[in-house]
Amino acid sequence: MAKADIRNLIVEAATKYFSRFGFHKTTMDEIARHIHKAKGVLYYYFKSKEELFNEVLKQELNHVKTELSKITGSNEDSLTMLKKYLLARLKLLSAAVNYHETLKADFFEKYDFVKDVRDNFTKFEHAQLTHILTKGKKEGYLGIRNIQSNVNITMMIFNSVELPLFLQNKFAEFENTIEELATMVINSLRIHKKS
Amino acid sequence: MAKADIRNLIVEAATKYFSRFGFHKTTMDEIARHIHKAKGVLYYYFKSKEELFNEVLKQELNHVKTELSKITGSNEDSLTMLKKYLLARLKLLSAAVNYHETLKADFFEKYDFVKDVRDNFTKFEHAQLTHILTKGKKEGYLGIRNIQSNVNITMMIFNSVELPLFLQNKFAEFENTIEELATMVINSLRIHKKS
DNA sequence: AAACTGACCAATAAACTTGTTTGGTCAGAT
DNA sequence: ATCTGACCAAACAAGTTTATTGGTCAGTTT
Repeated sequence: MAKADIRNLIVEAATKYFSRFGFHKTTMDEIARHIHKAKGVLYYYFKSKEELFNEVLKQELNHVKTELSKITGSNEDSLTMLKKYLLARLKLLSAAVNYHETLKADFFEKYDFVKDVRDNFTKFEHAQLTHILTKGKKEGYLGIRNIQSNVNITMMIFNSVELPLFLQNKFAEFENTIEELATMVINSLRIHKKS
Repeated sequence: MAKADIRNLIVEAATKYFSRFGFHKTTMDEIARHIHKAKGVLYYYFKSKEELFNEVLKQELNHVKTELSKITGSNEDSLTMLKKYLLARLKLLSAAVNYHETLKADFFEKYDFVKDVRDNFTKFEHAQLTHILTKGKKEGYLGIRNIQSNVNITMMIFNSVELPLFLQNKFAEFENTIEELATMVINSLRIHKKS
């Protein structure tokens, strides 16, 4: 079996356990047992438990990035694209349970070691939104003066909404409102009449 | 000394301690000592520690309500009123430390006993925003189809933003963005051109 | 040499024990 | 009617012991 295969097997098993039990309640031994290997082998492929979790988180977010890139890479008009992006984003992230754990942990503990992966995702999103808004300005749908400013505020809103949505489990409560939220964000960026 | 006076004295002292140390780290005995009475007398005026905290929280939110009512009761135009309301709301709530504690507690513990006071505030806000948006529609500034729906989404956004703002202490980080957030909310409600 | 094992250790966490604090009560004082 | 302070059960904090787990490594297998 090739080296990369074993590595993938480990990440696959780790994903299962981290997703179900979280970082702290998952032990390296049970991940190893799941692939019928001794614990030590995990340390042959990964420097530490944290590095392994990092890899799991990275793949989880890579999946989100891939899906979102399909939307921003399509040839929809900017308004449709923005709406699809925002709705897809929430749906994809609501399934990213390890990402949630780091979000939640941010509140009381420190998961410093995942900072890089999360920063990477933030940068990715910033680029995607910048692309959509620039496109919208060019197409004349969006009345934007300062693109960066609008990107930041949009990201702030969506990051804020994540907390009650994913951590307080208010997803069900807010589900009907999500679509309206997306509409509202779009409206706020559209060209509007002078008062 | 009249009965109400002693009660007020208790609430006043309780506010001091709860604000400084929070619910759990404040003892009934220190509140009593602060007003030179025996602990037992607190239970003559209040059924329990929880009820006393409830009273403190209620007064704290009453202050917020009073200030916000001044804004909604003024004769500003709806756009100005909405912006002032949103900015004042954040400023007032950022000073309401006992309210924060219950917000934060919602995350890991249960402060069920403050549910009524918080529900009351939610209802109040709902009424205020309904008033402003109705006014805006009448004045022709706001292009609103379904007022209730827009009220809900506005409240969702502001409730969501409270968490990172007050609990993760990102107030400083976001301070410059708050004004833009308010502007964005207003823009999203304004009449916009058809695409 | 590369991949893997499993006994081993230090460190953390869980379980238990003990001592202290505190919310709440109440019989009686003012 | 208002207030006191001793009292108690329950919750909490501190300290101690036991169990678990992340990580290492000398040695084995492929």
